[in-house]
Amino acid sequence: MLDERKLSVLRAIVEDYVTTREPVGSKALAERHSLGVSPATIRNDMALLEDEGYITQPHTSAGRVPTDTGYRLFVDRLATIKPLSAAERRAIGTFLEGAVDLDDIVLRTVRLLAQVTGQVAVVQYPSLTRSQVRHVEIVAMSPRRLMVVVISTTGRVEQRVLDVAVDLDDSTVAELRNRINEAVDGKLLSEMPEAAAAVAEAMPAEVRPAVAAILATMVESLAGEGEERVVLAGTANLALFGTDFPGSIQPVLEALEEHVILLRLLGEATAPSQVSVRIGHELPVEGLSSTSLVSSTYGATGVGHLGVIGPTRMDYPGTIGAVRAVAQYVGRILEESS
Amino acid sequence: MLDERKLSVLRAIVEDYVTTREPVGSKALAERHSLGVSPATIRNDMALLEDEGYITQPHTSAGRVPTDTGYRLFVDRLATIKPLSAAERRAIGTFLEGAVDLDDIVLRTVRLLAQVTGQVAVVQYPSLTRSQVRHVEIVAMSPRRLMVVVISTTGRVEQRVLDVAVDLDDSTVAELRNRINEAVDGKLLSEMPEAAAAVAEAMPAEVRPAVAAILATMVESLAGEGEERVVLAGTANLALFGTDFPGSIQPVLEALEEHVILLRLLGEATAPSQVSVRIGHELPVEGLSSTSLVSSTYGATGVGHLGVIGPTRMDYPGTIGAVRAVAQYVGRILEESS
DNA sequence: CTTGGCACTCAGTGCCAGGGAGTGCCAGCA
DNA sequence: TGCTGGCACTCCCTGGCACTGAGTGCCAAG
Repeated sequence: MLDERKLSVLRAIVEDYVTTREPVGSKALAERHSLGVSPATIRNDMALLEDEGYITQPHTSAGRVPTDTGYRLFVDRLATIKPLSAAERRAIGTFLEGAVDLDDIVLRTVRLLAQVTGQVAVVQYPSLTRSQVRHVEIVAMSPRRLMVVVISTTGRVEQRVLDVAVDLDDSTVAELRNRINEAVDGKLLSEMPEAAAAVAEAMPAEVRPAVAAILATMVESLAGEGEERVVLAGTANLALFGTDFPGSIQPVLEALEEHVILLRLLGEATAPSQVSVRIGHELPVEGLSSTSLVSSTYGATGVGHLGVIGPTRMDYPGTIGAVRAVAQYVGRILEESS
Repeated sequence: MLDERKLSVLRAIVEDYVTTREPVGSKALAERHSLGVSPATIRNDMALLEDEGYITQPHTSAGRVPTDTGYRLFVDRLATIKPLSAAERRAIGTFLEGAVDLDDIVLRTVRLLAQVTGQVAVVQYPSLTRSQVRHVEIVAMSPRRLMVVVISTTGRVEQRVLDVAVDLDDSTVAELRNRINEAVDGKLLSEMPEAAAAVAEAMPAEVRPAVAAILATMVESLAGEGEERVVLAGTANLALFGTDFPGSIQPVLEALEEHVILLRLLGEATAPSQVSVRIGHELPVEGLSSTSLVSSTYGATGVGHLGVIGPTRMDYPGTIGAVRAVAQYVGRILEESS
């Protein structure tokens, strides 16, 4: 149905439209690309591509513009991902090396990504549920009030204060701390429930219910969804693409403020450790229907997600390359610092 | 120099311009406001107001528009702050009551403020340096690695892990913890340096240098500037005012991403527990030269700042009223929950 | 000091014609 | 069957032009 040449035409249309920002016509296409055929032939191909829904024309006497499905085909079958230049890679490396703690790593990453791609960057903090536990600290602040602090290998530190129904003396707390650390050290946080249950079993009967309650609260509050965080950068870049959005960038900005939604979108990305691209209406969010999301997991265990949001008319090969490279570097940095 | 009527004319110009978004002329002014004089007289007054720099005309045959100094005069001498309606106050109250923890309070506050004013809201987390210390916890994670956790009365919890040069046994740590808590309980974090010094004095000589070092690091890292945080909401509202900004909202968005700058601006506000207004070029930030910042401290000890950023052509009376009201409510909520 | 009158300026609008880019269709050719 | 050149057609965009209306500054009179 679509022979080689028609695909080349589609590729050429996408590439030209991305760079010129203007509907591209048959003549210009024949000139700029060496397709070996005349404009008239290209016109025929374009008519067919339009029938198939890959391109469309804004008005009768204008050139063609790719549709969402056109971009999809381009990304899936036509694009060859641009690897970053050596200089770019070096710049990324040195920029990220300088980070002093986790907050700094995330901040630097998101700014870097925004700057490299010239679009809006989104970085999720390393997810606790996929992190390994490095250390658990339990402190009795008063007889019935405990503070639990969990430190992950990615450097995140989370604490909770919780009240318990029975008095726990210092030695019990100390024992609990030791047992918990022994049980969970190096485990994923998502494996903590079982480990916690085993710990509760081993404790003296009279405190067992209390201990179980503590552990339950702890696991639940630490592994809960509420703990996921994202950071944005480069929203100002949206204003530069103002003309790419029908009407206004207002709905886009609104959607970006809903971090919960962003987290969901990032989480929906398909294959781990591979760059996922979601184009226009493929994103199940009203305000983002004229944007695309290029995202990836990072870290060995897919501990977090990062990505870039921009107009559907974006430089997919370049963006994919950048996202992939940054994700790799961040993963490496996180491992080194753990 | 400026008699009563000229001031009334200025007030009328500001009010009309804010609502209509269009340069206002002498005739329209005479019709819409009962100034008791003819358009010709108003024209004379306007010419004078223009000489004095309070208003300006975009082009020869257009109406007048207030300048930054015009708004300044309006805010200082002409505006009567709109108190919020009873219904609005109730809505604010109930919306904020539902918050479960500090993060939630801040998030709700910033969204509320953005929604009520229809502009960009900025809320600073309660500053640690102005918070009182509720509890300090020191935990030996390993012989030479301590974790210090400080909990403030505003509900903020901050922790640091630090390495020390000498081994500290458990009893020393316990003693240190007790002494520190005794010394700093209820004090402002900014008063901690002296308290810490006293504690160090009282410790056994052999650990004194180590203890002093610990305390210094602790105070410094907790009270450092890096710990201040701000949260934004309503950036999408900027797009609605797109026409108010010369060229693009891009520089504004850029400035808003620099949280350090926002913190500085909030901190520069003059009188505590009073609403501060900074108009256009009064803000020492390039990108914000066509915006105004209406801000206030909140909490009894002025523990944090919050504010609203919008185009210089904003409804100052309404915005000031909203900021004041929200600041009061947040202060109250924080006290209740402490 | 205020007022009405008057001439002047100038942004904004509607209209129209011309240019240009692009398309679809068709007939001819390999 | 598929490619090509030619041709008529569509429609956006631009620039010129006249017109309108809001608004101003100035002046002479009350």
